[in-house]
Amino acid sequence: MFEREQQAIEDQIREYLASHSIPELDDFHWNPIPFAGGWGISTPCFPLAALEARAGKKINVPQRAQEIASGLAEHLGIPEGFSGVEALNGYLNLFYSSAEFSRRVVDRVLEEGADFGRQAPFGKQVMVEFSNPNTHKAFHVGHLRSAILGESIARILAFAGYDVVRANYIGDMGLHVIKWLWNYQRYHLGEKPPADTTKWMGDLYSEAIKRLEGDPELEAEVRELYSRWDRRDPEVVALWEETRQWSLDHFEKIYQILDIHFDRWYSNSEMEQPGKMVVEQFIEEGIAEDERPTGGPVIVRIDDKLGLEKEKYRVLVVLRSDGTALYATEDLALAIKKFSDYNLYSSIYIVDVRQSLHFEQVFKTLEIAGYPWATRSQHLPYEVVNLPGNVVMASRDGTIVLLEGLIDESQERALEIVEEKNPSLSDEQKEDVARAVGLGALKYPMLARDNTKIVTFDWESALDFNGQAAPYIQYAHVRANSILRRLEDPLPDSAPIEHELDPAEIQLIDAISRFPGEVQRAAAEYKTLHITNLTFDLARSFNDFYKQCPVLKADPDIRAYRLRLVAAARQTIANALNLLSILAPEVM
RNA sequence: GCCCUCGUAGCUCAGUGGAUAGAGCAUUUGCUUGCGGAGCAAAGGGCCGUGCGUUCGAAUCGCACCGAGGGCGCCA
Repeated sequence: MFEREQQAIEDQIREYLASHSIPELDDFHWNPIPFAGGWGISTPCFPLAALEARAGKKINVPQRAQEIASGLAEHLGIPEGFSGVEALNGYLNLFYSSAEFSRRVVDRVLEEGADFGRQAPFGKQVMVEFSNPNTHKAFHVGHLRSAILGESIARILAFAGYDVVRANYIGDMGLHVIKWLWNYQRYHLGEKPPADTTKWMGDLYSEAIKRLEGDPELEAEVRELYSRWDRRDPEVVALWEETRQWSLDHFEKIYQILDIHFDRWYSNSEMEQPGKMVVEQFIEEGIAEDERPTGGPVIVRIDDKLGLEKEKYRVLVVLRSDGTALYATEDLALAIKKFSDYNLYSSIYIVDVRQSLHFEQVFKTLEIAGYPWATRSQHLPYEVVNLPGNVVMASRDGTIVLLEGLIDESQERALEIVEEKNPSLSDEQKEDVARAVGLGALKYPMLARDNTKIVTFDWESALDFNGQAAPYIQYAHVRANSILRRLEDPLPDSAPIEHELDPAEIQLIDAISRFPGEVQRAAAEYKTLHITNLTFDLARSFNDFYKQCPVLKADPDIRAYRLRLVAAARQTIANALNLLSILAPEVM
């Protein structure tokens, strides 16, 4: 947040280096001062000394680094906005003038409000494809990760200034759907979905799998059904449309509960025909090889096309030998469609890590075919959600935790706790709090670990609202709110800070000041983790401050400043939680 | 066989090549006078998988090995 000061210091350092003919460095690699109570920035002088050593001077690097640091400290004096400078262990440390810096941070937060941390739009459109549920299957906890991760990344990118298009690609056709339809038509025809649609649809799917296991005659029926679909047999299409809608209605309900939104819906059924046309075109252009005359599928030998000796991208099957479409067929068409529908700077696919090779193959094939934007399509892989004992959640095996049941359970549990902690709330308030807390507790663990880490779901920790979890952060927000609620007058105006800041105050301001930078970083790396980490830091700093520093009963000047600080903290926590699509309740 | 991840405290995980590797949970122990104790504070607990290298400096980068998981021609 203090780029201007940093820039001024860098200019002065360069000036000093030049006048002492010390070789110059491109990047000063500023870090926060790692000592408790030391609020400021620090840069190591080792790289400068190492450069000299490499140029042939016979020197001891750490010793020379300390010399340079001392020289710099002397040259800089105490720059504008800083309270002190020191050369220590080869580092140059610059301490912020706390009173001035903290006032600036608080003023800026209160001025910008809900926009604190937001970057101005810069005209780059990016599509984020996420969730991608399959119809005719259950919606379980595993699906929550893509949904919530995608929602949060979309919010972060938008906040960081991108023009975001949120896309959902529905898996509404494929072998799994045909198998489901076959089972329904043969054994359940006429049945309507019960109240818990998703469980019933999932059950019918695993039932289909069980019936088909090792029975070639039944498999033949499924293939027959698939070719009827391929001919668009009206009876099959009608059945598909009706049953598909059952799933879609249910998805809509879940997205509404989770506060997840989409701008554009695609489905793989609508990509079948365009996909087949793309494949035809690739065959004509010699990119794909048609092995159907000899009973094989249509393939793209990617490694061969690239002239690679070692196998890397291998072979992509783009059309089945019977001419029906695969996911790859449809993904080729979809990638093309996205860039023709929109003027995209990039196209991001938030899909689990098991499909990494698939996406590399699809994008590489499009690159070979000469689409200039192919390198701007990007797969963002995330690891799966497993059950304890590393048990994979699979619809076909029925080893799943249904999302709806989990949501109900977490809200019931949250409600019990609200009843206990805050019985004076109205029933309606309690319900609202339970919803905010229950959902937050479910979402947080999906966002707070790195994308490459497997999430292990277990009921106990999902319903544990203590410690490093959303309710802790929500509680900090509630406490801030409870102070400000008691304030009858408007918030005091900004004024110079006369009192010596408490370490707890400085820590809190530091956390607030880091928010805009962390938004940038999260957007650049597609990592919600940076936001959850900072948000937790904020909440912890606030709770510590709350304990250490009285606000309402403090001396008037201090009170005025602290009130503003509390308001700034509340605002930043709310902004951060919003990026995580976690609600910031007023009471709880 | 080839490719991709991961390996940090008892457990779950953070950790931009930089100073003394940090949280939460669990364990033990303190905090009633202050705005909400869903909180705060303290203690114990670490060959950062192993080895070699690069570097002034490695949990972080490179190579090899060990261990776990995932992927690899008509599933999605």
